[in-house]
Amino acid sequence: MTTAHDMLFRTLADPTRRAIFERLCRQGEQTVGALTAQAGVSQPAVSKHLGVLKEAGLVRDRHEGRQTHYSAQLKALAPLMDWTRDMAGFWESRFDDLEDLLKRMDQ
Amino acid sequence: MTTAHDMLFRTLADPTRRAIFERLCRQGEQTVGALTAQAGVSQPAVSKHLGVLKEAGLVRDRHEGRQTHYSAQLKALAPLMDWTRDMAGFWESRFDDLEDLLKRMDQ
DNA sequence: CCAATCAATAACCCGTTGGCTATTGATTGA
DNA sequence: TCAATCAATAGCCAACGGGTTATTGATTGG
Repeated sequence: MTTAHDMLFRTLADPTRRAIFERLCRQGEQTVGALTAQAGVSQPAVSKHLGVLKEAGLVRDRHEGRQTHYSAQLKALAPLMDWTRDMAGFWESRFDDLEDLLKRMDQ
Repeated sequence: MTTAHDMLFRTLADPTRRAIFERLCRQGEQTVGALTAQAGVSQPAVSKHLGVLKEAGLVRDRHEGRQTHYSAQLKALAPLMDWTRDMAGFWESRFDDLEDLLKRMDQ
């Protein structure tokens, strides 16, 4: 079973790829050329990363003449936030249980 | 430059390892043996994953006799939450469908 | 004290991944 | 029309990561 989290975590795990995504979040829509100029890797490498990001639903592409514009799709981050919140929730509920238990034991 | 996010994303990217962490969040402290029984991989594999999780600060270990107990360290998730929040924040001026996301974050 | 149990380490294998260069295809401008 | 530009694809390679079995080191129980 491959969950949505798998995709997201795996996609964002690579620093170069995550930097590209961060840049799209910070600065909005960018062409492949603009992204390549800053990425520190070759254009094909950037294109490959963009392909992975797109596959994960983290970016959209828009073709205009011979250039392609990419932009971040923030809603794809929702499962990530949900997961993090869930983990925190589980942890807190256990903590509450423990407090509960200790209170009872005090009596 | 290897940031804290790098560690976290890379560590949580593997499904087996993430499942181990999730179990520790849900059920609290567990021995290596207990984790191995559920993990679907060998004990050395589990130990290796626990080592990576520990390195990332996501778990603590406690030795008791010949067994080792591991527990989740929720604090380590903070940078992940911050990062996600930041990405959402950068986005705020642009977006289309941010509302869902903000609802989740408010909770 | 010896056998058994528990977890970590060692040594190895193999698939995946991220990088590269070269090329192709499409679009533009002169 | 033809050269130049932009991005994607192809093909290759080296490094890394997650898995395995075998072993070691500690601790416990009989």
